[in-house]
Amino acid sequence: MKVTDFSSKLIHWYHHHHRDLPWRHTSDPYQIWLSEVILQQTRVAQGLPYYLRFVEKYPTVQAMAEADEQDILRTWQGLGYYSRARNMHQTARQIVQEFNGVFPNSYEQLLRLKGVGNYTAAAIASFAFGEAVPAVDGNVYRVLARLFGIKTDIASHAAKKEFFELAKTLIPADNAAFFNQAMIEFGAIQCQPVAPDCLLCPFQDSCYAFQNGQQSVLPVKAKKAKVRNRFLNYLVLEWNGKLAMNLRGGKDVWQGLYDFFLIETLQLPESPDEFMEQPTVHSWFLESEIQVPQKTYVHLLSHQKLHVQFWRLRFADSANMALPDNLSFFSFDQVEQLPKPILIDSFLKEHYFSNFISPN
DNA sequence: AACTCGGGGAA
DNA sequence: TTCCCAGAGTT
Repeated sequence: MKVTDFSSKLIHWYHHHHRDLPWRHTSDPYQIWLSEVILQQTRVAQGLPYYLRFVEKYPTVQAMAEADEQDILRTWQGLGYYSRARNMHQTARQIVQEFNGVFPNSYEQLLRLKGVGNYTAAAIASFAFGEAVPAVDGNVYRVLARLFGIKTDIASHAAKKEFFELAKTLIPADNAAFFNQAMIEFGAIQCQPVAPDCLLCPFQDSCYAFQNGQQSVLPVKAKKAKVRNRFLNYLVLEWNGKLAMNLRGGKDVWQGLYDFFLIETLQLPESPDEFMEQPTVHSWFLESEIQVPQKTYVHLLSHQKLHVQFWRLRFADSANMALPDNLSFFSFDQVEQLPKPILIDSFLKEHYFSNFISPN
């Protein structure tokens, strides 16, 4: 099939089948960037409400730049991959301060922004500025691998260049935005990972995977490593109607979010005796009213399986509480406003913020 | 090149 | 359970 036939067939398909999504009604690079960052490794259905919330709270890059990182993270709460939010905020400030609030308008310039990689730079460059650079995401990998029978492991470094170069030969210079949108949309709703809709596919005749029955084999993707088990023991310190919250830093998960005082162990602890090596913890257990864990929460991350228990320690109002670094007391109202991992948020809702539902 | 970083939906 | 989602940054 000729290249021009391919792109015109694809764009024809797009005009008939595409979804109506809010970020497709704007040419504002800020809103397009916002949508692309939210959608990184995130399904449209999951990201959509977040996009609407962000556009409403932060309608311009200036508005986002003026916001506190804590508010950005709180609005992002539940989307995961929180470095996306931190990088996004940092980039908003950079655009206001260094670029006078004007978005970079080329692929090369966009690539310099934190949190903007090859895919996102190409998406913004084509959607907002019409630049003919292919936006190659997971959908596009899949479509190209199947259509052209490419067996390179799409997780490999080599695949990135190979698929990008192939897409470059296909993208029409005068219709780049539609081409990119169409490739992504085609992968998302027609050439799906499982059970692609081949019987109604316009590329049936020329698709390598369909002709050879390889839809379930392509694209080739190396298996990911096994997840690591971790055992987290949280001490929930309650005092004077407040909770001690810990601001997470370092290189671990949930950077910039709040949890509780944490003791990580190599296995699920038999008894709290294992925590008593720390003098502070020892004294806490002596001085408080303790509610032992009722259950073990299992929380799955992409590379970790967390086994989590919560120990609730209630102290007398008159107790003299000295907290370690990064730990401070917050009222329940304040706690509700803090950005927190979903795990922590769920625990809080279950034990502290559970609303009484009236029978009426 | 391999690892790390969340949470959720679908089969 | 397993897969993977409009990927990017770090080592």
